[in-house]
Amino acid sequence: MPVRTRRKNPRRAVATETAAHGHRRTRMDHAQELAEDYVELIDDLIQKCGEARAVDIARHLGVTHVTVTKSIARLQNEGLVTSAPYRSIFLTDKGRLLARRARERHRLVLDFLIALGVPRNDAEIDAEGIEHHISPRTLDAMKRFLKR
Amino acid sequence: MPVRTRRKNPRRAVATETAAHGHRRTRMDHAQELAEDYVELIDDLIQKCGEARAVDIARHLGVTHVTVTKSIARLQNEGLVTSAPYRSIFLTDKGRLLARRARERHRLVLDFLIALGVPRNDAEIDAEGIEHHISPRTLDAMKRFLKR
DNA sequence: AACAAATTGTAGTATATGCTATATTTTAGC
DNA sequence: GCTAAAATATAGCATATACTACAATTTGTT
Ligand SMILES: [Mn+2]
Ligand SMILES: [Mn+2]
Ligand SMILES: [Mn+2]
Ligand SMILES: [Mn+2]
Repeated sequence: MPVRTRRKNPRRAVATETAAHGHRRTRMDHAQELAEDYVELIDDLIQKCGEARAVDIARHLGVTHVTVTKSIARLQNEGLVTSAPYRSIFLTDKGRLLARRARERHRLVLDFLIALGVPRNDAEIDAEGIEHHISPRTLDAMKRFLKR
Repeated sequence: MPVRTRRKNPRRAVATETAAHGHRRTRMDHAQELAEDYVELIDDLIQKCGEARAVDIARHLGVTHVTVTKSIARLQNEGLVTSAPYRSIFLTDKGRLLARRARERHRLVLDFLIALGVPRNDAEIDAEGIEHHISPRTLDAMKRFLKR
């Protein structure tokens, strides 16, 4: 067990505001990323299957249908999707827009990782998490790398 | 409003298990990332200030000290830190190990983004989120890029 | 049309992370 | 040593995301 010394000299606040920035941004990214994954997947399902059903979303995300139902309710409140009881899920214009932007960024991140030399399987898994923390500046840098 | 058609032909389950993989991994990463950020910061504070106090952690992360207290309780349950009432926070051996690994990875991701041409400010913010979704394979690829 | 299977809804629960407001304790300055 | 400020603790609350268990509805097949 470590010795517990009492503090003696209150050090002046080390530059914290800048550090807090990054963490705040990450927390905001996380609040947004479920929405991005959902609308991207819903858009995919509609194109591939003709419609997006809760059960398919659940299987794709690896969660139960109950979790999907609750999340969809949140997305509906935010104006990203529409849904009616016992019916499949649709994207609003706003949702479709977010889906397209999310997919583009996702694809670019994936292509970038592969171009960097990451094995496809690992690249796919990592991209699923990384994609939500990419600022426009970093996206630009990845684009430049792909064009090199 | 979109037309709500009833489903006609239940499509066979599109390959879902592989897709679910990435999402499951991302959720696991998120469960781990608060721990990583905390122990890394605590290690920093101990080195720079001699000790890690809840109020400093709070300022660095941009949350209230109450949030820090609760999170520290969780980390203590997981054996990463020790704490006593009205005393500063210490890392266990396990916590120190995680902190060192997290910092190394964090630094590498940051260096990589900068080398890629991302402005330092954006790189610092993005790295804070990205670092937690980097598999060993991707880390290797980044190392190779830095050595190129 | 009736039945079984699939799908969706609902109730109740759990955990993690965040907050404000207030009480307590420690620290620092006099 | 007192006292005020700083730090920490505690109570109460809110939200997001996840689950199991069970009820209701829809769909596909006989
Ligand atoms: Mn994703
Ligand atoms: Mn870090
Ligand atoms: Mn981080
Ligand atoms: Mn993340």
